[in-house]
Amino acid sequence: MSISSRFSVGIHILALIEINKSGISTSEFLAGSVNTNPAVIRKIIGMLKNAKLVKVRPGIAGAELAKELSDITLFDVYKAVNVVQEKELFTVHDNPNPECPVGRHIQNTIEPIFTAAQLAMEKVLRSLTLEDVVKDIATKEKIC
Amino acid sequence: MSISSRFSVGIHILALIEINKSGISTSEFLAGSVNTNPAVIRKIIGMLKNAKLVKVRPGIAGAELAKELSDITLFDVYKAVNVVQEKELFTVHDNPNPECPVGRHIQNTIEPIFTAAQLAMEKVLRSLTLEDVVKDIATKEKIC
DNA sequence: ATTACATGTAATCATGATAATTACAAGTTA
DNA sequence: TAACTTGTAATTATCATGATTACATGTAAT
Repeated sequence: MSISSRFSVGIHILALIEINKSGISTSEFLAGSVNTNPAVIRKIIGMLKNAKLVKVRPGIAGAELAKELSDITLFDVYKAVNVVQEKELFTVHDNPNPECPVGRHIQNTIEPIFTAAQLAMEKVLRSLTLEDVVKDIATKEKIC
Repeated sequence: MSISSRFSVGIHILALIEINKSGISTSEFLAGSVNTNPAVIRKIIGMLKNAKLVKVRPGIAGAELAKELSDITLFDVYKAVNVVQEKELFTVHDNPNPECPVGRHIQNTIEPIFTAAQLAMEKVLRSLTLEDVVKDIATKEKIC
């Protein structure tokens, strides 16, 4: 299993909107960079819009960031594109046998552990912003 | 997306083998506690065996732990049941456009971030052993 | 107002993973 | 030999993903 690429595509989209801020970032333009279908981009942009990370309007070409780059964490993007639900990174099997000591308690024992692991992962995402991403891209671009 | 329940089932199996150590833990017995099909249990036990966490032999009823409880971390189980590959918790979209500054660098920029997030999650799993799980179950059992 | 073009969104499709189930070969013990 | 177990493959239903097509809706320029 793997977390949907909607997350990496969401980051790509936002970074490109920023880098292309002097131009107009249509879904077709963004799709050309991501290398996918414009409808896929519009779907993801719709999610970013619901999360108030981006401004887009029907009929008007182009998407813009709704916040400062440094105010958008990767966790914000992650939540926006809905790739992992709260406490559901891991699946705990359901209906274990309540007649058995292990079956009776396994869910309650495991759940906080899985939640802690998920939160540790998400903490890393909270610690980074799109500004970090864009700066890194800019650095790599200079070197090349 | 969610990580396969093979992981929680694997933990369940190992904990139950320990708690039932005076008895014989056949795949049918374990399946009764997990509440699934014995063939599912045998599949997972096969993975735990490959990882040398468990001893089982064809034709001979029952599985036994191959290590001390405190020597089996949840990370060991997680790797054994193969639920997430190294560096592949997240998916990075492929074939971004190399003609675009963002498309050109996004993969190299994102990859270490995703890896760091995954490692943070896995660090939590490394910090806990089956002994912790079994002790927690025992405590809960006393309270009830 | 008509034309051209953009976004929003639903429907369809192929693909791949999961988990349950069935079936049976092969090993073990009484 | 009979009864039982593990090992494993094949089949199935279900679900998420991502690509694609289609079209309604919205905007702007002429």
